Amino acid sequence: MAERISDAEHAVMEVLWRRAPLTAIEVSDALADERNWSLQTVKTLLGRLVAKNVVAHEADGRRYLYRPLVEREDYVAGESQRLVDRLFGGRVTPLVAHLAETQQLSDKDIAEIEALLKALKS
Amino acid sequence: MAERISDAEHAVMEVLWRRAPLTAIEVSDALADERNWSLQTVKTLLGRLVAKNVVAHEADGRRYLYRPLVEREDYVAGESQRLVDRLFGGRVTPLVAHLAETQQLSDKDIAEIEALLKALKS
DNA sequence: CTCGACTGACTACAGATGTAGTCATCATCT
DNA sequence: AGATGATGACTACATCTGTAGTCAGTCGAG
Repeated sequence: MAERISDAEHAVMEVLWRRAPLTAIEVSDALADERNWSLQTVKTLLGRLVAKNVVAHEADGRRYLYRPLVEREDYVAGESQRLVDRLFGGRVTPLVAHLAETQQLSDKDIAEIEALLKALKS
Repeated sequence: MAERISDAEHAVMEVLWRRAPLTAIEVSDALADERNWSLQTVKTLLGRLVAKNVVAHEADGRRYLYRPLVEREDYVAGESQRLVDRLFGGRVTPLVAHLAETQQLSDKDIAEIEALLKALKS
């Protein structure tokens, strides 16, 4: 049932995750710098997200307030999983290895991750 | 210039990355279990990949041999970067943190990553 | 009450994507 | 030489995506 969220839709979701509920206008304003969309475009995207059941819209007088129905956490988890599955055979270690090699990790980054791992090793 | 590769196209690329050059038929056969595509479908996807300049086709008698023009490494790097940018503000550390928490990393996994990081810390 | 502003609903449309059929051509078997 | 099979080229078509215009209803100002 977890409908796929397109790129443009994702931008809208990010706004709602940051602050919700919002009206269509508010969402549009929040996107003003990033994307150069007309209000109509934002409304269409909101409509599609509602149709996909990932955003709820409740009437507030004569306009709607939109709020996300899925947690950002869940979305991020899903997308990350997709990547890991598609490109790394479902294994996280190769991904981390890849990132470690490709990206310039500062010593601070490395220390941070090491600390994190240590914490996991209960 | 790096045209975007769709999901279905990616499946074809994986085959070519594993072994190349291949004919359309061979690619189709290699995909037989995973996806249930007709030969025509595979040919269309190959055609699109050629159009996108990520696959080369050279004549071999009266059929074509297809070979990838982009390295898997580069594709993986690009896609990973996209994810990191879209979901983690371009920072790798939060992604690793997320993965570490979400996935069940075995002690062996953790040890592996730790070793990797240690190697990086010149 | 009437008119305009605000807002959602509906419609549009080009390009991408997933999936596949049909046509033309060349090689080969008989 | 004609029939048959293999193979790429071209065409098709529904759906999804990105982007946006137009219509219609309602609330507030005059």
